[in-house]
Amino acid sequence: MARYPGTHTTGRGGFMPRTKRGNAPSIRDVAAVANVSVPTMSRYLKDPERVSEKKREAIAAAIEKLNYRPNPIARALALDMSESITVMSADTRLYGRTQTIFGIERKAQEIGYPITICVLDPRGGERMLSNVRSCLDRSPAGVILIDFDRLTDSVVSRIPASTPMVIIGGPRHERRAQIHLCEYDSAYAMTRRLLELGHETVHYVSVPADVDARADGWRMALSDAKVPAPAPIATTWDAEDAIEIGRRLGEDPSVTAIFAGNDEVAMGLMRGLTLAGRRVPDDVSVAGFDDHTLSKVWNPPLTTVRQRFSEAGEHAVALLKEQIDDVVNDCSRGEAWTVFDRIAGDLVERESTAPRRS
Amino acid sequence: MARYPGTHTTGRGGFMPRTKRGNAPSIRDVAAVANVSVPTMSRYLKDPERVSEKKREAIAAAIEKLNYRPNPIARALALDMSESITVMSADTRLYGRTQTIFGIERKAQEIGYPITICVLDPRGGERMLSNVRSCLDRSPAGVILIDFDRLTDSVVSRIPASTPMVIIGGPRHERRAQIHLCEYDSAYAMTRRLLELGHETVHYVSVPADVDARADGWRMALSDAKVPAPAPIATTWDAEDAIEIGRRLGEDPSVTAIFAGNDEVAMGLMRGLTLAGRRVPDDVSVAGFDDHTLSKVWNPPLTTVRQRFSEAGEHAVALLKEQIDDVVNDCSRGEAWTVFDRIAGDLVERESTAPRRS
DNA sequence: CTGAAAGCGCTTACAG
DNA sequence: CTGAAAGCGCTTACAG
Repeated sequence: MARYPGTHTTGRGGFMPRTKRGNAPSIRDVAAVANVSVPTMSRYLKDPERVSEKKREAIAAAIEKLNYRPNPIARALALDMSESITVMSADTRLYGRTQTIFGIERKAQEIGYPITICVLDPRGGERMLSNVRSCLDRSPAGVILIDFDRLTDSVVSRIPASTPMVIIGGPRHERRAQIHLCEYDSAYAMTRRLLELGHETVHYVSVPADVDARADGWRMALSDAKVPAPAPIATTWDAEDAIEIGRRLGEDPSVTAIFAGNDEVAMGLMRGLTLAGRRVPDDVSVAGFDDHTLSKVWNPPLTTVRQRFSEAGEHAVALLKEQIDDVVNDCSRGEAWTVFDRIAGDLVERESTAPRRS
Repeated sequence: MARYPGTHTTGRGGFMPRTKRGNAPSIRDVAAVANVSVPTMSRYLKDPERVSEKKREAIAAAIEKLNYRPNPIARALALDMSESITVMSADTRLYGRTQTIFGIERKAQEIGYPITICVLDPRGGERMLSNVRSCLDRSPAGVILIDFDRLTDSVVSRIPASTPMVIIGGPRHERRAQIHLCEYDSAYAMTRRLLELGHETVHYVSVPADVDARADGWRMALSDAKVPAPAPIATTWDAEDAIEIGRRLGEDPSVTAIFAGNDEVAMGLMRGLTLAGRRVPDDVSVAGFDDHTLSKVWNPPLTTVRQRFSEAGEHAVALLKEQIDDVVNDCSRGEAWTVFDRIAGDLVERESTAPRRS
């Protein structure tokens, strides 16, 4: 039933195609119809200019007639590089990642590269690396690493320097292309703003991360203002867990300003504060981070720092494409790929923060 | 610099590898070390039992020694089927889709299939189909279609019946594997529940969808209760747009119960209601749909119907895998793939709904 | 500008 | 059980 030697020359009629390509025309079929050789076809596909006008027309007609579409898999095998981008990320449900991936998808579609998702096993270690390896085995044209929780080091070192790659977020890597979200700066600014509103200090509730630039910005702003920093409170990615934290914080009348590691946590905190009988922002100000889609809809609307995730995703693809074109053209490999582009967030003050009640 | 004929037999030393595979060992290299033929290697890879014990050991040792990993691209070319799953979906940022994709990712990883995302162009038509085509050109082992806004028909008809596929959501398709989310039933139940709470009618705010099973369930529940149905109000996927709708609804003292097409819209409505000076649930009850991660954190926590998106995603992969195994084993192609599995949602009553104030 | 040849790394009848 | 051969659909030197 399946294909066997000779099958295609004798007309691959047979049964139903086993897969989508099935009996789609091959480059050889088109070459025959256009009366040119296969290599000429190949040249035409890569750059029509390399073929004489006459053949060009014949080929175009044949392609049209047979509705030919080159087989990307065969191409990938010959080139040892498939025309696709793989995105490596941990849990894709988290807001920032979803948005970033969306931006990547949009731009990738624009340049005609499909994207494949390589989920980094949250348990890390060997399991995560085996994921990475198996994605690399597919020879993607390039990889985009979303590194919002800094599991990067072990992954980055697995990716050959010759492989186009861009990292979004994470600690700085030498000789790699990277997009920096300036979280430290934003956190610093938000904290300072809260201080300006008259709050004596601001409490920080942190989201899981090995290295937390947001916490660092907060701490530094406090330190610069000569305000002692309360111990940061750690929570999970699950907003529900922040409710209890909010409630406890609400029981302490001295806390009047809380800065959360992300908007979802901020929302959980606000719920907890409400349960503790405290009003936002009258009794306590709450600020988040990210500008989640629902932040402006929250009750009250949440003050936060807007992160340009999807823009970062789009930019990552653009950067990656440059590198890919470089390797395709065999030029400047690896050398000039050191990039560190900033995509800064900005403060958006809504109604969840207010001057300290005197 | 690049590969040229003979390169691999003469030792492909040369420069840096151009891509990740670069100078990875091929099946031929391993065969040489193990002192067996390439076909024997191939047989071993597919099913070690088909090879004599002696060779089996030699091969295992050689694989280990060279750290050999088969090239999935070459395999895909030979088999005209790549070991990967492509997921087709419109805007992946929307809650249900993100969750579903997460489930797919988790299960796909378990069975060792990478997933590639094919974003369906929201503008539909030819643009969308060209996306589909180019994904199909990659010969995925199977496809999962997330059809939460019913753009399905034109896509489904493009996918050969011989291609393993499972559809999640959407209107029923003959002779296809499909997972049904029972939204009609859930919407019916929610509406009836609201009526039981004493509300004279329930208003419906609908999310964009060509065919809206949720609206149908709502309408039928009203009709069965002999309650006239108010005109449904259409909104967008953007929760912010629901604020204004909530405000307007809030100005009408006769509305005491609102059912939203999804949780995010419900949240927007609640915000609008608040702005209109109405309290939830004291003045008006609001129910959503989906059980968004933030629903239980909302102020007040949102009554909704919990949808098992990630479970649906996982089940889809399981169903797909069965089909894939069928085609790999050349059996029962296409015939027995008619499946219609239900994954029902369930009502979760939280604090945003209450008996009508007498 | 163009074609014949060889190669990419696998798989699958076929004939021992 | 196993190897030699041919094939999957492309690409790229090489030599006109």
